[in-house]
Amino acid sequence: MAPVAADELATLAGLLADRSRARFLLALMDGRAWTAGELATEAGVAPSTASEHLTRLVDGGLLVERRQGRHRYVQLAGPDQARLLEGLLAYLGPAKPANTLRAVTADQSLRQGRTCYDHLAGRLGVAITDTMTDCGLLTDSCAVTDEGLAWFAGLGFRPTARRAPARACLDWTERRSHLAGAAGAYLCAHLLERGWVRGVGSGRAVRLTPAGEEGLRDLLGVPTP
Amino acid sequence: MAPVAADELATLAGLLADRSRARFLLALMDGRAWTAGELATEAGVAPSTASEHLTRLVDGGLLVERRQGRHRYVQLAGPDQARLLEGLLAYLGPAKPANTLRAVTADQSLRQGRTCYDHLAGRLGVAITDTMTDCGLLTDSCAVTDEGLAWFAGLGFRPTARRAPARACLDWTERRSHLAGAAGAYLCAHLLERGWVRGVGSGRAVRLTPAGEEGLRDLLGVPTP
DNA sequence: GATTCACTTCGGCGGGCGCCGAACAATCCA
DNA sequence: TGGATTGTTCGGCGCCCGCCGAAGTGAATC
Repeated sequence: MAPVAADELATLAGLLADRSRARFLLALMDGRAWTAGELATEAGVAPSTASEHLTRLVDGGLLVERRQGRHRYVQLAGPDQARLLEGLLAYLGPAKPANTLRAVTADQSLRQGRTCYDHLAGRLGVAITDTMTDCGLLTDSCAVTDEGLAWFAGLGFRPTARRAPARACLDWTERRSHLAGAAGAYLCAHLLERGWVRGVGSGRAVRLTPAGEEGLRDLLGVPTP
Repeated sequence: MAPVAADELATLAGLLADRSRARFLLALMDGRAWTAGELATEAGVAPSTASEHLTRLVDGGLLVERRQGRHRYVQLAGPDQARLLEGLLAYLGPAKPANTLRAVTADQSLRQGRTCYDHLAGRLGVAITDTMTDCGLLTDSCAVTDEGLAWFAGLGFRPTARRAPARACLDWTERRSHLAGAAGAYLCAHLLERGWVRGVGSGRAVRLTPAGEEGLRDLLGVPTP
Protein backbone atom coordinates (compact mmCIF):
# COMPACT_ATOMS: atom_id res chain seq x y z
CA MET A 1 0.00 0.00 0.00
CA ALA A 2 0.96 3.62 -0.36
CA PRO A 3 4.02 4.02 1.89
CA VAL A 4 3.36 7.72 2.19
CA ALA A 5 0.18 7.13 4.16
CA ALA A 6 1.99 4.65 6.41
CA ASP A 7 4.71 7.17 7.17
CA GLU A 8 2.17 9.82 8.02
CA LEU A 9 0.27 7.46 10.24
CA ALA A 10 3.45 6.43 12.03
CA THR A 11 4.53 10.04 12.47
CA LEU A 12 1.17 11.05 13.87
CA ALA A 13 1.08 8.09 16.21
CA GLY A 14 4.61 8.89 17.27
CA LEU A 15 3.42 12.24 18.56
CA LEU A 16 1.00 10.47 20.87
CA ALA A 17 3.28 7.60 21.79
CA ASP A 18 4.77 9.12 24.88
CA ARG A 19 3.47 9.17 28.41
CA SER A 20 4.16 12.85 28.98
CA ARG A 21 2.76 14.05 25.67
CA ALA A 22 -0.32 11.90 26.19
CA ARG A 23 -0.87 13.49 29.59
CA PHE A 24 -0.54 16.93 28.04
CA LEU A 25 -3.13 16.13 25.41
CA LEU A 26 -5.55 14.61 27.88
CA ALA A 27 -5.28 17.68 30.06
CA LEU A 28 -5.83 19.91 27.03
CA MET A 29 -9.02 18.01 26.22
CA ASP A 30 -10.77 20.53 28.45
CA GLY A 31 -10.44 22.91 25.52
CA ARG A 32 -8.71 25.57 27.57
CA ALA A 33 -5.29 27.06 27.02
CA TRP A 34 -2.61 25.92 29.46
CA THR A 35 0.80 27.41 30.10
CA ALA A 36 3.90 25.34 29.53
CA GLY A 37 4.65 25.33 33.24
CA GLU A 38 1.22 24.09 34.22
CA LEU A 39 1.55 21.20 31.84
CA ALA A 40 5.01 20.37 33.14
CA THR A 41 3.61 20.13 36.66
CA GLU A 42 0.62 18.14 35.45
CA ALA A 43 2.83 15.57 33.77
CA GLY A 44 5.52 15.63 36.44
CA VAL A 45 8.46 16.47 34.21
CA ALA A 46 11.05 19.24 34.17
CA PRO A 47 10.08 22.49 32.44
CA SER A 48 12.79 21.92 29.87
CA THR A 49 11.37 18.55 28.99
CA ALA A 50 7.88 19.95 28.68
CA SER A 51 9.11 22.72 26.45
CA GLU A 52 10.58 20.25 23.99
CA HIS A 53 7.44 18.14 23.97
CA LEU A 54 5.28 21.16 23.30
CA THR A 55 7.43 22.19 20.38
CA ARG A 56 6.95 18.75 18.85
CA LEU A 57 3.20 18.81 19.37
CA VAL A 58 2.89 22.27 17.88
CA ASP A 59 5.10 21.37 14.92
CA GLY A 60 3.01 18.27 14.43
CA GLY A 61 -0.12 20.38 14.17
CA LEU A 62 -1.91 18.95 17.18
CA LEU A 63 -1.55 22.11 19.25
CA VAL A 64 -1.48 25.81 18.59
CA GLU A 65 0.43 28.24 20.75
CA ARG A 66 0.05 31.85 21.69
CA ARG A 67 2.90 33.74 23.30
CA GLN A 68 1.79 36.27 25.81
CA GLY A 69 4.37 38.05 27.86
CA ARG A 70 6.62 35.47 29.38
CA HIS A 71 3.96 32.79 29.07
CA ARG A 72 3.51 30.25 26.35
CA TYR A 73 -0.13 29.30 26.13
CA VAL A 74 -0.90 26.16 24.28
CA GLN A 75 -4.23 24.67 23.22
CA LEU A 76 -5.67 21.90 21.10
CA ALA A 77 -5.44 23.09 17.51
CA GLY A 78 -9.15 22.59 16.81
CA PRO A 79 -12.15 20.27 16.68
CA ASP A 80 -10.40 17.86 14.33
CA GLN A 81 -7.66 17.25 16.82
CA ALA A 82 -10.16 16.86 19.64
CA ARG A 83 -12.06 14.33 17.56
CA LEU A 84 -8.92 12.39 16.91
CA LEU A 85 -8.29 12.06 20.62
CA GLU A 86 -11.90 11.24 21.36
CA GLY A 87 -11.72 8.44 18.85
CA LEU A 88 -8.66 6.97 20.48
CA LEU A 89 -10.16 7.28 23.96
CA ALA A 90 -13.38 5.67 22.78
CA TYR A 91 -11.35 2.75 21.47
CA LEU A 92 -9.58 2.37 24.79
CA GLY A 93 -13.01 2.29 26.38
CA PRO A 94 -14.16 3.17 29.87
CA ALA A 95 -11.30 3.80 32.25
CA LYS A 96 -10.40 0.92 34.50
CA PRO A 97 -11.63 1.15 38.09
CA ALA A 98 -9.47 3.48 40.12
CA ASN A 99 -7.75 2.23 43.25
CA THR A 100 -7.32 5.23 45.52
CA LEU A 101 -10.08 7.15 47.24
CA ARG A 102 -9.04 10.42 45.69
CA ALA A 103 -8.90 8.86 42.24
CA VAL A 104 -12.28 7.23 42.78
CA THR A 105 -14.07 10.43 43.66
CA ALA A 106 -12.33 12.30 40.85
CA ASP A 107 -13.36 9.52 38.53
CA GLN A 108 -16.93 9.63 39.79
CA SER A 109 -17.35 13.32 39.19
CA LEU A 110 -15.74 12.95 35.79
CA ARG A 111 -18.26 10.30 34.85
CA GLN A 112 -21.07 12.39 36.25
CA GLY A 113 -20.39 15.33 33.99
CA ARG A 114 -17.43 16.91 32.23
CA THR A 115 -16.47 19.03 29.30
CA CYS A 116 -15.17 17.24 26.23
CA TYR A 117 -13.05 19.83 24.45
CA ASP A 118 -15.85 22.34 23.97
CA HIS A 119 -19.09 20.55 24.76
CA LEU A 120 -20.67 18.57 27.59
CA ALA A 121 -20.08 14.87 28.15
CA GLY A 122 -20.52 12.21 30.82
CA ARG A 123 -23.89 11.34 32.29
CA LEU A 124 -24.92 14.97 32.20
CA GLY A 125 -24.05 15.39 28.52
CA VAL A 126 -25.78 12.18 27.56
CA ALA A 127 -28.86 13.03 29.63
CA ILE A 128 -29.26 16.42 28.02
CA THR A 129 -28.77 14.92 24.58
CA ASP A 130 -31.35 12.21 25.28
CA THR A 131 -33.89 14.72 26.49
CA MET A 132 -33.35 16.91 23.46
CA THR A 133 -33.87 13.88 21.27
CA ASP A 134 -37.09 13.04 23.13
CA CYS A 135 -38.29 16.60 22.59
CA GLY A 136 -37.70 16.27 18.87
CA LEU A 137 -34.88 18.81 18.82
CA LEU A 138 -32.34 16.26 17.66
CA THR A 139 -32.58 13.13 15.55
CA ASP A 140 -31.38 9.80 16.89
CA SER A 141 -27.99 10.48 15.41
CA CYS A 142 -27.57 13.97 16.84
CA ALA A 143 -28.55 15.99 13.80
CA VAL A 144 -30.49 19.17 14.59
CA THR A 145 -34.10 19.05 13.43
CA ASP A 146 -35.94 22.10 12.09
CA GLU A 147 -37.61 22.39 15.45
CA GLY A 148 -34.21 22.15 17.11
CA LEU A 149 -32.81 24.87 14.88
CA ALA A 150 -35.57 27.20 16.03
CA TRP A 151 -34.90 26.24 19.65
CA PHE A 152 -31.20 26.97 19.31
CA ALA A 153 -31.96 30.25 17.53
CA GLY A 154 -33.99 31.20 20.58
CA LEU A 155 -30.84 30.71 22.64
CA GLY A 156 -28.93 33.03 20.31
CA PHE A 157 -27.15 30.36 18.31
CA ARG A 158 -26.35 31.19 14.71
CA PRO A 159 -25.00 28.35 12.55
CA THR A 160 -22.00 29.09 10.33
CA ALA A 161 -20.93 27.42 7.11
CA ARG A 162 -17.50 26.67 8.48
CA ARG A 163 -18.44 24.13 11.10
CA ALA A 164 -21.14 21.47 11.18
CA PRO A 165 -23.87 22.63 13.56
CA ALA A 166 -24.10 19.26 15.25
CA ARG A 167 -22.57 15.85 15.27
CA ALA A 168 -22.49 12.84 17.57
CA CYS A 169 -19.50 12.32 19.83
CA LEU A 170 -19.00 8.90 21.37
CA ASP A 171 -18.86 9.22 25.14
CA TRP A 172 -16.02 7.11 26.49
CA THR A 173 -17.49 6.59 29.92
CA GLU A 174 -21.13 6.14 28.93
CA ARG A 175 -20.44 4.41 25.64
CA ARG A 176 -23.31 6.43 24.19
CA SER A 177 -23.42 9.42 21.88
CA HIS A 178 -23.77 12.98 23.05
CA LEU A 179 -24.17 16.27 21.22
CA ALA A 180 -21.02 17.84 19.78
CA GLY A 181 -20.27 20.28 16.97
CA ALA A 182 -21.00 23.99 16.88
CA ALA A 183 -24.40 23.67 18.55
CA GLY A 184 -22.99 21.47 21.29
CA ALA A 185 -20.23 23.97 21.93
CA TYR A 186 -22.67 26.84 22.00
CA LEU A 187 -24.96 25.06 24.41
CA CYS A 188 -22.06 24.28 26.74
CA ALA A 189 -20.80 27.86 26.71
CA HIS A 190 -24.32 29.14 27.23
CA LEU A 191 -24.97 26.91 30.26
CA LEU A 192 -21.65 27.84 31.82
CA GLU A 193 -22.28 31.53 31.27
CA ARG A 194 -25.72 31.34 32.87
CA GLY A 195 -24.21 29.52 35.83
CA TRP A 196 -26.39 26.49 35.19
CA VAL A 197 -23.33 24.33 34.94
CA ARG A 198 -20.22 24.91 36.99
CA GLY A 199 -16.73 23.40 37.11
CA VAL A 200 -15.83 21.06 39.97
CA GLY A 201 -12.25 21.22 41.15
CA SER A 202 -9.54 22.09 38.71
CA GLY A 203 -10.14 19.51 36.01
CA ARG A 204 -12.77 18.98 33.36
CA ALA A 205 -15.45 17.77 35.77
CA VAL A 206 -18.63 19.86 35.87
CA ARG A 207 -21.96 19.58 37.62
CA LEU A 208 -25.45 20.95 37.23
CA THR A 209 -26.25 23.75 39.70
CA PRO A 210 -29.68 23.99 41.38
CA ALA A 211 -30.45 26.94 39.13
CA GLY A 212 -29.45 24.87 36.13
CA GLU A 213 -31.64 22.01 37.20
CA GLU A 214 -34.62 24.29 37.37
CA GLY A 215 -33.72 26.19 34.24
CA LEU A 216 -33.26 23.09 32.16
CA ARG A 217 -36.49 21.66 33.47
CA ASP A 218 -38.25 24.75 32.20
CA LEU A 219 -36.43 24.69 28.92
CA LEU A 220 -36.69 20.98 28.24
CA GLY A 221 -38.50 19.24 31.03
CA VAL A 222 -35.33 17.35 31.94
CA PRO A 223 -35.38 15.26 35.13
CA THR A 224 -32.40 15.37 37.46
CA PRO A 225 -29.80 13.06 35.93
CA MET B 1 -5.71 13.78 34.78
CA ALA B 2 -5.74 10.06 35.24
CA PRO B 3 -2.24 8.90 34.39
CA VAL B 4 -3.54 5.45 33.65
CA ALA B 5 -5.45 6.69 30.62
CA ALA B 6 -2.38 8.55 29.40
CA ASP B 7 -0.27 5.44 29.66
CA GLU B 8 -2.79 3.42 27.74
CA LEU B 9 -3.04 6.05 25.07
CA ALA B 10 0.73 6.22 24.75
CA THR B 11 1.01 2.45 24.59
CA LEU B 12 -1.65 2.18 21.92
CA ALA B 13 -0.10 4.97 19.89
CA GLY B 14 3.28 3.31 20.29
CA LEU B 15 1.95 0.28 18.48
CA LEU B 16 1.14 2.43 15.48
CA ALA B 17 4.19 4.64 15.69
CA ASP B 18 6.39 2.66 13.38
CA ARG B 19 6.62 2.74 9.62
CA SER B 20 6.60 -1.02 9.19
CA ARG B 21 3.77 -1.71 11.59
CA ALA B 22 1.74 1.07 10.00
CA ARG B 23 2.25 -0.52 6.59
CA PHE B 24 1.11 -3.85 7.98
CA LEU B 25 -2.05 -2.35 9.40
CA LEU B 26 -2.85 -0.42 6.24
CA ALA B 27 -2.47 -3.59 4.21
CA LEU B 28 -4.67 -5.46 6.64
CA MET B 29 -7.38 -2.83 6.21
CA ASP B 30 -8.64 -4.99 3.34
CA GLY B 31 -10.04 -7.23 6.07
CA ARG B 32 -8.34 -10.34 4.75
CA ALA B 33 -5.85 -12.55 6.56
CA TRP B 34 -2.25 -12.19 5.45
CA THR B 35 0.68 -14.45 6.17
CA ALA B 36 3.69 -13.12 8.02
CA GLY B 37 5.83 -13.50 4.92
CA GLU B 38 3.47 -11.54 2.71
CA LEU B 39 3.49 -8.68 5.15
CA ALA B 40 7.27 -8.74 5.40
CA THR B 41 7.49 -8.37 1.60
CA GLU B 42 4.81 -5.68 1.63
CA ALA B 43 6.72 -3.59 4.15
CA GLY B 44 10.16 -4.41 2.76
CA VAL B 45 11.68 -5.80 5.95
CA ALA B 46 13.31 -9.12 6.89
CA PRO B 47 10.99 -11.95 7.96
CA SER B 48 12.52 -11.90 11.41
CA THR B 49 11.69 -8.23 11.79
CA ALA B 50 8.14 -8.76 10.62
CA SER B 51 7.70 -11.61 13.05
CA GLU B 52 8.60 -9.43 15.98
CA HIS B 53 6.28 -6.66 14.84
CA LEU B 54 3.39 -9.05 14.46
CA THR B 55 3.90 -10.40 17.95
CA ARG B 56 3.67 -6.89 19.30
CA LEU B 57 0.53 -6.09 17.34
CA VAL B 58 -1.15 -9.31 18.43
CA ASP B 59 -0.16 -8.81 22.06
CA GLY B 60 -1.49 -5.27 21.81
CA GLY B 61 -4.87 -6.59 20.70
CA LEU B 62 -4.91 -4.95 17.29
CA LEU B 63 -4.50 -8.20 15.40
CA VAL B 64 -5.56 -11.78 15.86
CA GLU B 65 -3.58 -14.69 14.54
CA ARG B 66 -4.36 -18.16 13.36
CA ARG B 67 -1.60 -20.73 12.98
CA GLN B 68 -2.16 -23.08 10.13
CA GLY B 69 0.55 -25.55 9.27
CA ARG B 70 3.73 -23.61 8.84
CA HIS B 71 1.88 -20.39 8.15
CA ARG B 72 0.95 -17.65 10.56
CA TYR B 73 -2.13 -15.88 9.34
CA VAL B 74 -2.85 -12.54 10.85
CA GLN B 75 -5.87 -10.29 10.56
CA LEU B 76 -7.36 -7.14 12.06
CA ALA B 77 -8.89 -8.15 15.37
CA GLY B 78 -12.32 -6.76 14.53
CA PRO B 79 -14.50 -3.80 13.55
CA ASP B 80 -13.32 -1.75 16.52
CA GLN B 81 -9.75 -1.93 15.38
CA ALA B 82 -10.74 -1.10 11.81
CA ARG B 83 -12.67 1.90 13.09
CA LEU B 84 -9.69 3.08 15.03
CA LEU B 85 -7.56 3.07 11.90
CA GLU B 86 -10.28 4.67 9.82
CA GLY B 87 -10.45 7.48 12.33
CA LEU B 88 -6.75 8.11 12.12
CA LEU B 89 -6.76 8.00 8.34
CA ALA B 90 -9.70 10.37 8.22
CA TYR B 91 -7.73 12.79 10.37
CA LEU B 92 -4.74 12.59 8.06
CA GLY B 93 -7.11 13.43 5.23
CA PRO B 94 -6.93 12.65 1.54
CA ALA B 95 -3.57 11.28 0.50
CA LYS B 96 -1.22 13.80 -1.01
CA PRO B 97 -0.88 13.72 -4.81
CA ALA B 98 1.33 10.84 -5.90
CA ASN B 99 4.39 11.51 -7.99
CA THR B 100 4.97 8.36 -10.04
CA LEU B 101 2.77 7.09 -12.84
CA ARG B 102 2.31 3.72 -11.18
CA ALA B 103 1.38 5.37 -7.90
CA VAL B 104 -0.99 7.74 -9.65
CA THR B 105 -2.96 4.99 -11.36
CA ALA B 106 -3.01 2.90 -8.20
CA ASP B 107 -4.21 5.94 -6.33
CA GLN B 108 -6.89 6.63 -8.95
CA SER B 109 -8.36 3.15 -8.77
CA LEU B 110 -8.24 3.29 -4.98
CA ARG B 111 -10.21 6.50 -5.00
CA GLN B 112 -12.65 5.09 -7.51
CA GLY B 113 -13.63 2.16 -5.33
CA ARG B 114 -12.11 0.00 -2.63
CA THR B 115 -12.94 -2.16 0.32
CA CYS B 116 -12.61 -0.60 3.73
CA TYR B 117 -12.06 -3.53 6.09
CA ASP B 118 -15.33 -5.29 5.25
CA HIS B 119 -17.46 -2.80 3.31
CA LEU B 120 -17.23 -0.62 0.20
CA ALA B 121 -15.60 2.79 0.14
CA GLY B 122 -14.30 5.35 -2.32
CA ARG B 123 -16.47 6.96 -4.97
CA LEU B 124 -18.29 3.68 -5.51
CA GLY B 125 -19.10 3.23 -1.85
CA VAL B 126 -20.26 6.80 -1.47
CA ALA B 127 -22.35 6.63 -4.66
CA ILE B 128 -24.14 3.48 -3.54
CA THR B 129 -24.75 4.99 -0.12
CA ASP B 130 -26.10 8.20 -1.64
CA THR B 131 -28.46 6.32 -3.92
CA MET B 132 -29.74 4.21 -1.07
CA THR B 133 -30.36 7.36 0.90
CA ASP B 134 -32.26 8.87 -2.03
CA CYS B 135 -34.37 5.72 -2.24
CA GLY B 136 -35.27 6.06 1.42
CA LEU B 137 -33.41 2.92 2.46
CA LEU B 138 -31.02 4.86 4.68
CA THR B 139 -31.34 8.04 6.69
CA ASP B 140 -28.94 10.92 6.15
CA SER B 141 -26.70 9.52 8.81
CA CYS B 142 -26.60 5.96 7.47
CA ALA B 143 -29.17 4.38 9.73
CA VAL B 144 -31.30 1.73 8.05
CA THR B 145 -34.96 2.76 7.67
CA ASP B 146 -37.83 0.29 8.00
CA GLU B 147 -38.01 0.25 4.23
CA GLY B 148 -34.29 -0.39 4.08
CA LEU B 149 -34.61 -3.24 6.54
CA ALA B 150 -37.11 -4.90 4.23
CA TRP B 151 -34.84 -4.31 1.26
CA PHE B 152 -31.88 -5.88 3.02
CA ALA B 153 -34.05 -8.79 4.14
CA GLY B 154 -34.82 -9.38 0.47
CA LEU B 155 -31.10 -9.74 -0.10
CA GLY B 156 -30.91 -12.35 2.65
CA PHE B 157 -29.52 -10.10 5.36
CA ARG B 158 -30.47 -10.93 8.90
CA PRO B 159 -29.49 -8.40 11.58
CA THR B 160 -27.92 -9.73 14.77
CA ALA B 161 -27.87 -8.25 18.23
CA ARG B 162 -24.11 -8.41 18.42
CA ARG B 163 -23.26 -5.83 15.80
CA ALA B 164 -24.98 -2.60 14.82
CA PRO B 165 -26.73 -3.17 11.49
CA ALA B 166 -25.43 0.07 10.03
CA ARG B 167 -23.27 3.01 10.83
CA ALA B 168 -21.56 5.81 8.94
CA CYS B 169 -17.86 5.52 8.10
CA LEU B 170 -15.99 8.64 7.10
CA ASP B 171 -14.42 8.13 3.70
CA TRP B 172 -10.87 9.43 3.76
CA THR B 173 -10.66 10.14 0.03
CA GLU B 174 -14.16 11.51 -0.50
CA ARG B 175 -14.47 13.17 2.90
CA ARG B 176 -18.07 11.96 2.95
CA SER B 177 -19.81 9.16 4.82
CA HIS B 178 -20.49 5.75 3.41
CA LEU B 179 -22.37 2.74 4.73
CA ALA B 180 -20.53 0.50 7.21
CA GLY B 181 -21.58 -1.89 9.94
CA ALA B 182 -23.15 -5.31 9.53
CA ALA B 183 -25.39 -4.27 6.65
CA GLY B 184 -22.52 -2.62 4.83
CA ALA B 185 -20.40 -5.71 5.24
CA TYR B 186 -23.22 -7.92 4.03
CA LEU B 187 -23.83 -5.76 0.98
CA CYS B 188 -20.14 -5.78 0.08
CA ALA B 189 -19.89 -9.56 0.42
CA HIS B 190 -23.09 -9.99 -1.55
CA LEU B 191 -21.92 -7.82 -4.45
CA LEU B 192 -18.56 -9.57 -4.59
CA GLU B 193 -20.22 -12.96 -4.55
CA ARG B 194 -22.56 -12.04 -7.40
CA GLY B 195 -19.59 -10.77 -9.39
CA TRP B 196 -21.06 -7.27 -9.49
CA VAL B 197 -17.94 -5.89 -7.89
CA ARG B 198 -14.49 -7.29 -8.54
CA GLY B 199 -11.01 -6.66 -7.17
CA VAL B 200 -8.51 -4.73 -9.28
CA GLY B 201 -4.90 -5.79 -8.91
CA SER B 202 -3.70 -7.21 -5.63
CA GLY B 203 -4.73 -4.43 -3.26
CA ARG B 204 -8.02 -3.17 -1.90
CA ALA B 205 -9.11 -1.46 -5.12
CA VAL B 206 -12.38 -2.73 -6.61
CA ARG B 207 -14.54 -1.74 -9.54
CA LEU B 208 -18.10 -2.22 -10.67
CA THR B 209 -18.46 -4.86 -13.40
CA PRO B 210 -20.87 -4.33 -16.34
CA ALA B 211 -23.15 -6.93 -14.78
CA GLY B 212 -23.01 -5.03 -11.52
CA GLU B 213 -23.83 -1.76 -13.21
CA GLU B 214 -26.94 -3.29 -14.70
CA GLY B 215 -27.85 -5.22 -11.58
CA LEU B 216 -27.56 -2.21 -9.30
CA ARG B 217 -29.55 -0.11 -11.75
CA ASP B 218 -32.36 -2.64 -11.46
CA LEU B 219 -32.07 -2.85 -7.72
CA LEU B 220 -31.69 0.85 -7.00
CA GLY B 221 -31.73 2.81 -10.19
CA VAL B 222 -28.15 3.86 -9.64
CA PRO B 223 -26.40 5.75 -12.43
CA THR B 224 -22.83 4.83 -13.36
CA PRO B 225 -20.62 6.57 -10.79
C1' DG C 1 14.19 -39.92 6.64
C1' DA C 2 16.13 -36.08 4.20
C1' DT C 3 15.04 -31.77 2.26
C1' DT C 4 12.51 -27.60 1.77
C1' DC C 5 9.88 -23.99 3.46
C1' DA C 6 7.81 -20.60 6.82
C1' DC C 7 8.58 -18.66 10.75
C1' DT C 8 10.99 -17.61 15.33
C1' DT C 9 14.74 -16.62 18.54
C1' DC C 10 18.91 -14.57 19.63
C1' DG C 11 22.95 -11.54 19.53
C1' DG C 12 24.62 -7.39 18.17
C1' DC C 13 24.66 -2.93 16.03
C1' DG C 14 23.19 1.82 15.44
C1' DG C 15 20.22 5.53 16.11
C1' DG C 16 16.85 8.08 18.14
C1' DC C 17 14.29 9.50 22.11
C1' DG C 18 13.19 11.09 26.80
C1' DC C 19 15.06 12.87 30.68
C1' DC C 20 17.62 16.16 33.49
C1' DG C 21 20.40 20.22 35.12
C1' DA C 22 22.92 24.24 33.95
C1' DA C 23 23.27 28.20 31.48
C1' DC C 24 20.82 31.65 28.89
C1' DA C 25 17.00 34.83 27.25
C1' DA C 26 12.93 37.38 27.92
C1' DT C 27 9.55 39.50 30.65
C1' DC C 28 7.40 41.40 34.68
C1' DC C 29 7.65 43.71 39.16
C1' DA C 30 9.56 46.56 42.76
C1' DT D 1 18.16 49.09 37.88
C1' DG D 2 17.95 44.64 40.16
C1' DG D 3 15.74 40.50 41.20
C1' DA D 4 12.12 37.09 40.52
C1' DT D 5 9.58 34.36 37.28
C1' DT D 6 8.88 31.87 33.00
C1' DG D 7 10.42 29.49 29.38
C1' DT D 8 14.28 27.82 25.99
C1' DT D 9 18.68 25.83 24.46
C1' DC D 10 22.32 22.78 25.04
C1' DG D 11 25.18 18.91 26.50
C1' DG D 12 25.16 14.55 28.18
C1' DC D 13 23.36 10.28 29.95
C1' DG D 14 20.88 6.02 29.54
C1' DC D 15 17.57 3.33 27.57
C1' DC D 16 14.72 1.36 24.28
C1' DC D 17 13.67 0.23 19.69
C1' DG D 18 14.12 -1.30 14.91
C1' DC D 19 16.93 -3.67 12.00
C1' DC D 20 19.62 -7.55 10.25
C1' DG D 21 21.80 -12.20 9.73
C1' DA D 22 22.63 -16.65 11.70
C1' DA D 23 21.02 -20.40 13.92
C1' DG D 24 17.05 -23.09 15.43
C1' DT D 25 12.12 -25.17 15.36
C1' DG D 26 8.34 -27.35 13.31
C1' DA D 27 5.51 -28.61 9.47
C1' DA D 28 4.98 -30.13 4.77
C1' DT D 29 6.96 -32.58 0.83
C1' DC D 30 9.38 -35.97 -1.66
